[in-house]
Formats: sequence, structure tokens, C-alpha cells
Amino acid sequence: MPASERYPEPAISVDVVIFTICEGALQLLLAKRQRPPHQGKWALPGGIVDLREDLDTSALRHLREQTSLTGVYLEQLYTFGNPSRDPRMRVVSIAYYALTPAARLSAQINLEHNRLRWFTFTTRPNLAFDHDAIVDVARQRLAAKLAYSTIAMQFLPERFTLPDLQNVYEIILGRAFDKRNFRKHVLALDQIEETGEERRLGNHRPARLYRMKRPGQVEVIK
Amino acid sequence: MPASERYPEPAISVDVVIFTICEGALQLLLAKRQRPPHQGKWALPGGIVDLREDLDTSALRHLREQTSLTGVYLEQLYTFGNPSRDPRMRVVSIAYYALTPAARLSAQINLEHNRLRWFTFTTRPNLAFDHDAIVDVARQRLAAKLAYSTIAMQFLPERFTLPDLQNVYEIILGRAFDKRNFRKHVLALDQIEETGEERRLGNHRPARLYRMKRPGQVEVIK
DNA sequence: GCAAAAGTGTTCCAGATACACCCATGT
DNA sequence: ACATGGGTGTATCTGGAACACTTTTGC
Repeated sequence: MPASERYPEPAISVDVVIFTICEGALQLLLAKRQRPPHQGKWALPGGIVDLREDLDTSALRHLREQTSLTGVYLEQLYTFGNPSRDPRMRVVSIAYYALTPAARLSAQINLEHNRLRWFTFTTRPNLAFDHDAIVDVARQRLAAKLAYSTIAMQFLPERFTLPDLQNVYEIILGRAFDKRNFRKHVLALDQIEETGEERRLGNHRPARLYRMKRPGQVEVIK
Repeated sequence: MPASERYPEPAISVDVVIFTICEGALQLLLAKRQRPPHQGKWALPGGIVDLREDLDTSALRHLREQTSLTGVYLEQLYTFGNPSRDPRMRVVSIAYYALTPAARLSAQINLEHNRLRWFTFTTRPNLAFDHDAIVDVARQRLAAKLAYSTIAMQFLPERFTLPDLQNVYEIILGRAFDKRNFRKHVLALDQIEETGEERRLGNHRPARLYRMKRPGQVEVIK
């Protein structure tokens, strides 16, 4: 017996808040809507979940299809189901958020036909549907997770410097940290190690490069 | 255009993990399945979301209809969407968890026709569908929230003693706390106040009764 | 030599931990 | 009087916060 004969069914979609840190700001990747409703407005990448597709898989697929991004950190955020959140029909959306290093952007995304654009979190336009609320929840979750996980390193390339990492914290949490205390803290977590290499960049002392001891894994700390 | 003409639609359900603390143990309320699949197995209360019904509202409605419980603390937990989690059809389930004081149980729930029963968390049977996984995630979330919120008080009646509260923590986290340190800690949070009353119970010194300063609100602390 | 960012240690404070005895009650 | 659980204070430890100067490089 097919579903449609049993219950009136809402549609199921996934929406993905894609964060990166670039040019000293938290940025998110948005897609301009090509059709009504909200035609011309910016919205989160995402779409309908296939009937035989896992939710995480669907989020990754829409991410790949619409932005060419792969290999990002992805986590389920919250499910938004207000009956009037989409004017056409009932759509329940499982929201995800994804983090990616800034380095990947130019390589993987061609920002095809200006349908895709990065916006800084603070200067983004008003979004379609309830996507403003989704983005706000995502940022709150991200900020909370910085305190008790190694999630911040998902914004950085494989090798990074301690000032890089400190920047991630300062941008997302919106306040400055003491350099010495910060270094002491993250090194005490025993999650990163020196590579032995340095990065020379500009008229100043080179910075040591570090790497995660367990690359790709987001660990709960403390 | 109705949904069924556009996409093959998964069904949407809510499932609710209902926790209480009773007789020194964390307990959860389960319903015996009356029909296939998994007929005769125990499962979480829940059901299909109405087409024009908010998700939270749906969870509260199924809770009320199936268990008579109202006024509980309710929070969205996670969304489970494995395509084969229900053998009949694709069902995406938004899982919730609810907390209620033990005192309400006898009053509100008649455990109608033995279809409903409380089980201790540790001795519960294997559940229908993927409900074992849902219950595990709920317990993890609950334990994590004890550390940084006032959620524990949702297990207690309006007026409660400090040993009551300490019991909640010890049962959920599975370890003992020092009585003096515990009292110092929770009083320093400035979330509860003395009522001036005492509870005499048994052959020993009466315990002071406290109440939440903002009843019903779960506050993030520290 | 100078500008610019990287790197480094110590002191202080607050919150967490460890720990043992007296109190009020009912029987 | 005694059994039962409720209530109290201090010393110590540990992790976080505050704080300023030296190092290395490119120009």
C-alpha cells in the first residue's frame, strides 16, 4: 500500500547551512532562488529527500549537486516543521550544518552563474522561508560546540598555525583571547601536534605548523 | 497541487522518550504494539504527524492521547530517517524526549489495559523499530544537559528537598556526589530558594523544602 | 633598524574536590 | 537510646584569567 493511500503526507527536505571562515569573518554559502516562492531571494542549499535515501546522504548529495562541495564536516542540526513554513505545501525540513576550510572555496566552487554566493554572517540578506531562523540556530550550535569539542579545526586545512586556530575562536565567539592562555589551553588538550614545519608569510617571524592527531575526527573534550 | 502528485512522499512521525525517576531508577514509559510490524513488542509512544500540525504540537498530542500525560517538559531530540527503519514504508521520525515528576504517574496514567508500562532504563526489553537507538541518544542528551542546565528539576515536584535533587543527578549520571559539595554547588547557582517548609518523612530529621525561582523554565547555567 | 606578527612564564583567583561530625525525628 | 537520613565548614587542588617582553623575519 503506497504512502499516499494511507495518510496525507508532508514532504521532507534537507537544508544545509554551510559555514566557512574567510577574510576574518564567518561566512555562509547561499543560493539564489530561481523560482517562486521567494524567487530572487537567497536561501540555504538543500532539497527534497529521495524516497530511499538516508537523511545524511541526502544532505551530502544536495550539497554536492548544488555547490560541488564534498568531504565537509556535516552534522544534523534541528528539524523545522512549522506547517506554514513553505507556502506551497507542508514541508518538514531536517536542517544540517556543514563546515569547510576556506582554502577549498576557490578550488571547488565556481559560483556558477552567480546563483551561489558567500555572505558574511552579519551582513547576509534576509533569507527565504524560515532560513533566517535555521541559520541562527546553526550559529548558536557552532558557538556552543567550540567550547567542548575540536570542531573548530574543521575550518582549517590539514596543517595550520596556532594563530589560525585562535582566529577561528575569536571570530565565532566574537571576543579576543589571550595568546599565551590560548596556546596553553589547546596544547593541553593533546589533540594537535607540531609538524616540524613553519610557514613564512610576511615581514615577521614564521609560525609553526600543527596538525590534528586524529584528522577529521571531532572529539568531545574536557 | 497535492503533495502526492509531485514527489513520492515519506511519512512523518514523532516518537517520544518519556523519562521519570521513580524508586531510585531512571524509568521510561513504553507502549506495547497491538499490530504488526513488531506486534507485541514494546515501543515508544508516538505516531503520524497531522498535515497541518506543528511537530512539537504533534508530540504533545500523541503523548496526551496515548498516555494522558500533559504539562511535561518536552524537547526535540534528533530526527531518524534510515529508509529501512520501518518495514512497511519510508517513515522519518522526529524523536522527542519528555521529563515528568514521578508523582504524576499514578494520578494521570491508568496504564490502560496493560498497553502501557514503565520500565527501568537498564532492564527495559528490546524495543520495536530503531527505538533502542532513540532511547540511547535520549539518555545521552539527558546526561549531558544535567551538567549545564536546570533540567534535573523537571523530574521533581514543585517543592523538593536537596537530597531529592541530588538523587536525580546520581541516578542519571550513575555516580555518587558529596552531599556538602552538591548543596554548595546548586545553591550557588541561585536557581532555587527555600520555601520555609519542611518535609517530615521517617525516623529522622526533616528535610527543608525548596522551589525553583523560575518554575518550569530550564535555564542554561555556568 | 624598524615594522609586524610569533612565541614564551608566572602570579592570582575562583571553582571543584576531599573529608567527618552533629542534628532532628520516630519508634 | 538508637537508628535513620538531614545538615554543616575547612583545607587543598586545579584550571582559567591577567599580564609584558623577546624572537624572527622581510623590507
